[in-house]
Amino acid sequence: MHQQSDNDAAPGPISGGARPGGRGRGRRAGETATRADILSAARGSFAERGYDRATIRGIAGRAGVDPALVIHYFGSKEALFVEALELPQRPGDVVSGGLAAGREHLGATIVRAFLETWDAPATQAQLTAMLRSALTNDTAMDMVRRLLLREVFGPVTRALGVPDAQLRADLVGTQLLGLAMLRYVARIEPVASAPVDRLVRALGPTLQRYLTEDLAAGDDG
Amino acid sequence: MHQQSDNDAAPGPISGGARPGGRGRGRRAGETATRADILSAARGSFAERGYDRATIRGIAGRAGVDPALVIHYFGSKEALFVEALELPQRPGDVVSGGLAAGREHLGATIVRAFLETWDAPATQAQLTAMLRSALTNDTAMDMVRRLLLREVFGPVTRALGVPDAQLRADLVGTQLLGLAMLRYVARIEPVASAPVDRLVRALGPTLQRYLTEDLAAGDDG
DNA sequence: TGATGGACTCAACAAGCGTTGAACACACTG
DNA sequence: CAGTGTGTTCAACGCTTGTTGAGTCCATCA
Repeated sequence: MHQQSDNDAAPGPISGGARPGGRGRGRRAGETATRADILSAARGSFAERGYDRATIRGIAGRAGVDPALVIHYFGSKEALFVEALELPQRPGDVVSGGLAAGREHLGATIVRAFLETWDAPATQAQLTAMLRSALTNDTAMDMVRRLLLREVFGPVTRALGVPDAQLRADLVGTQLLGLAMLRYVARIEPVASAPVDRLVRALGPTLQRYLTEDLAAGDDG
Repeated sequence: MHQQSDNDAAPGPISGGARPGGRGRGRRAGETATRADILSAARGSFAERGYDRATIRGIAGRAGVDPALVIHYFGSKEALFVEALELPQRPGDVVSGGLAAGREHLGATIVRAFLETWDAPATQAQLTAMLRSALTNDTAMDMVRRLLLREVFGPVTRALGVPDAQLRADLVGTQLLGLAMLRYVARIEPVASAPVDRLVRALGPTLQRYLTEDLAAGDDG
């Protein structure tokens, strides 16, 4: 259940990284699975219920642990939330990869990368938690903003030479965000279960147009 | 501030519509503005903070009233939420009107109607409240689902003769939902301040394609 | 063995929540 | 005038929340 050994990332309990008293004499900082269990339980709770409705007690119960231990390890609910939602994905991959693959398939490549990233269960839990919490929690909203900026807006505006790159990036953001909401959070059919290929064919040209084609040529109503 | 006289809709305090004891002898059911003030304050609070973070005490304070009075009028927080978010708009207008305007301008017409509905401040508060609460509150999520069904999915699937009408409706839903999230809730620039005409030209062709063109013809990545 | 200190639990705190029931204020009827 | 019912407030209840501090358990090391 615990993803991998986090020997350099996890500072152990609240006291922090470098042990102050030399190599202490007591019990070794036992490589317990508990901390990772709590993180996993937190991701599940935040994804299912959002930040406000997820409780420390609920997370602790899910991990089979006392609520106080959660605070002991992470300091506060907010800090737990931040740590639980740290993304394993390197930034810029989705869109940057798409840009490198050639401009004529840019839209389709972005949609495919986006969907394949989200369809992985571990990532899906983190991003669902982020989205579900974003609308009532400022920290989560900032996370989404930064994620969009890093993953979509930044690479797009950097790569495109056009002057209205920011609006184009925003348009891509609306389409991808709406897709994520319906498919992963609200789980509305048939888009929730549609195969990736079908969505790539449906949404790819949309993003392609937002990024590379003329946006002023639409017909008016 | 109070929109209009609600002589037939407002049943007065909690006892309900028809007075049991004939035309009662006591104080007349004074046409107080308070009830409408509370509703307005509730819409504001729900829109800004979402269902969970909005409190009865906060709404009462905003309306200059005791918290108990809120419960006295509406019975519970949940019931207040439901009543505060009842939409004044007749159902089916947005998409049905677009369908009636001719199929070749369908996409642009829908986007325009959608934006003009939301840009009205009163409606915007209600829909923002609904969206902001939808991800953590089941009632709000049902509202959004029913609204999408009534306003988008239903008319579209009824009007289009194509077999994959449901997926097409979903795709329209993703684009409009994402647009609403970025423009009205997250308020990300430049899409938050873009003029309606510009968005109509940018998004109209997308919806047009989702509704009437061939979706299998997209290029693959 | 005995000391150490980290893993972990227990019981409780203070704050905030939705909600309640009794009460006061007042406009109206008879 | 007395009586009545509505508008409104007050003070409190019961509950849940995040968080705290003291304390227990036990693997490790001198």
